[in-house]
Amino acid sequence: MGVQRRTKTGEQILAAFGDSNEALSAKMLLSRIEEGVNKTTVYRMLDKLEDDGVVHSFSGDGNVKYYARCHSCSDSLHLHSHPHFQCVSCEKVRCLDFEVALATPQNLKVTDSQILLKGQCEMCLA
Amino acid sequence: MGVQRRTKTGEQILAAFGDSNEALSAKMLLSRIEEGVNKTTVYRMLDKLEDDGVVHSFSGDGNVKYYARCHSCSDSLHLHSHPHFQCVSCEKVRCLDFEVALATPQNLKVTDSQILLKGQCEMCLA
DNA sequence: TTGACTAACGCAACTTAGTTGCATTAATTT
DNA sequence: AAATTAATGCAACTAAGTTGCGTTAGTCAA
Repeated sequence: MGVQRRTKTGEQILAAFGDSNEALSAKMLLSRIEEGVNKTTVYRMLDKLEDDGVVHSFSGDGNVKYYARCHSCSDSLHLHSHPHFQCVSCEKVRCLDFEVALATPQNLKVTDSQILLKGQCEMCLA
Repeated sequence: MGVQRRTKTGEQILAAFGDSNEALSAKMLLSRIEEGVNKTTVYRMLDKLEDDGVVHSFSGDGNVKYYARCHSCSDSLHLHSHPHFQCVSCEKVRCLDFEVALATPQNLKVTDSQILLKGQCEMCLA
């Protein structure tokens, strides 16, 4: 079940994401939320937001789960076939705003896909 | 630094992979190795094999690291732009034997990519 | 073949991400 | 304002992976 009530934690998490396409880990979120919110609460709220399709998640470097706002997906259809990019220098992770059409192999039924690109972002290259 | 000596652990790990394109987690490897090999030893050997380009790794479901033999890459060039597939029913993970050409976004320097597809494999669909 | 060198090993203790149970707090509804 | 229960905080836990250190065992040279 998703979010039922409007709470401080939910608002702070959404405020931390803002309108950007940046992806954040639970740890990064916790450090961005000024007031003392428990990590359990953050994990649970993220689960609910994901249930509601407000955020999506994927596995980044070091087997850490990252969360980002859903921008490109409609309410009914959640296709997260856009790549995610992680900068090895500044460690920032974000959604790239183009879709990738992957050939689905015969004999397999693909229901989900994750694409993670690693390298250096424009800030760190400059 | 990679593997320096020929040891029982190294041989057992490579034997566990065999010639297949199946990807295994450290936990799965430990259960496949009959004789008592310590998990630390397995993790360290996998690191060395990866250094040598004998295996490659990627993040699978549940933020668990999976390892697989390198088949498609040459000694000098390690491009792991083939997708990995994880079956949500039988949990098996494997390398798919085709390469994916990803458009590299401008302003970014991409040095590594990981593609994970999830769904049902041919065995579980039948 | 033996001895020296050190890579590889086993063990225990640790770190970090994420989860669970339970009692308490606070958002919503009547 | 009272009742209901979603959301929270805390502590304790799990699971993946790492680190330090003393021991074992490949490898190589004498």
